[in-house]
Amino acid sequence: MADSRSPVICIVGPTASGKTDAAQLVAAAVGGEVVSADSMQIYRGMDIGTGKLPADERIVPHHGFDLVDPGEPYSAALFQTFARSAFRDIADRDGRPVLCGGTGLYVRAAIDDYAFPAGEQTDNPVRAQWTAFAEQHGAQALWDELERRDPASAAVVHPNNVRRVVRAFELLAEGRSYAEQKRNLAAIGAAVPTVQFGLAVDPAVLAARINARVDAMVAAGLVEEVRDLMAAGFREGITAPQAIGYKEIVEALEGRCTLDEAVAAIKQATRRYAKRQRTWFRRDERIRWVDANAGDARRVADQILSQLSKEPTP
RNA sequence: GGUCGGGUAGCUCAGUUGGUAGAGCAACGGACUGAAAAUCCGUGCGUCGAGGGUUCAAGUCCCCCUCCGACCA
Repeated sequence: MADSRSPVICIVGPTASGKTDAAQLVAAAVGGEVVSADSMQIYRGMDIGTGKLPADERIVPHHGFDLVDPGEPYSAALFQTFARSAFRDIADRDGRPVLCGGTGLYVRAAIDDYAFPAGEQTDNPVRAQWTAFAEQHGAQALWDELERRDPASAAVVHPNNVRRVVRAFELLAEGRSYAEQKRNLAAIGAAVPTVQFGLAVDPAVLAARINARVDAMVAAGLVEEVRDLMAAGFREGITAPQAIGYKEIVEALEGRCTLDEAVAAIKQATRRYAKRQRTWFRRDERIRWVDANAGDARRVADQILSQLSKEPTP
């Protein structure tokens, strides 16, 4: 059985690469439990569109699903706390954590030494203030203001990237500097011992798989799921309504496009998302890439397991 | 058969009074520490439907052919 010092097995990759199935097969084989690192699967009620593994298909315990309601704010820092304690709990049970996710930031927050100093995180008045400023005076004016107060940070953020300029203001309000944080980024190492695997799928193959998956989601009742969420005030949320597969269906349900157009938009947005994920994970040299083109979860899991068996166990 | 529109980047289209073409979207590449399925940055030689003509010079004018659409027969 795995002892508590065994490294966390980490499985990453773009959407539709087959992480979910492979991860639980690996977990089952090593006596482990899956921890999902996915910024949208944390929301209750968002099941079909986020590709959440249905409860009756789970063969090992899963964590990281349904942590909050769609209206509630969340953050990478909260996920870090959650993931670290999940790792600990699983190890205490003599299990082995299998972190599985496509949200790069959440994965890194979970396993790397990202420091999120204590303080207000989600319901941030500073964020609200500067976001309003940007809306009123424009992105350039916001950036100019940052340049006046923290030129070093302004220098490393593009004026159009309002989101990040605002973040620099937030840090400034806490007496920290975005520039300095960015400078130290490269030096950040692991906080949790891990073995990382990435599922590699050729873009063309992945695109076909994405298309099929989106059609399957619609067939499985995605539209009804969105309708239910809307009735429950889903649109009041900050992050949840931005989820791919949800925002497009909302457009259709509110009559701004047809369902067919919405479905096409979902496929396209998913493809673009997969590309961003590829870019994110590609540069992490710790990741060992596994060929997942065949779409055979068993085989992917076996490849991972065989590599794991070569790992020196402490 | 006739008249009028239109055939320009993968798609939708701009292209002033002729000076060898440019936007949006897509695609591709990249960034990313508290919203990250978010946010942002970078990359545009394409037989300007085919052929001929006028001109120093034609996507842009003329002729002819062809394809698509609308209307008239």
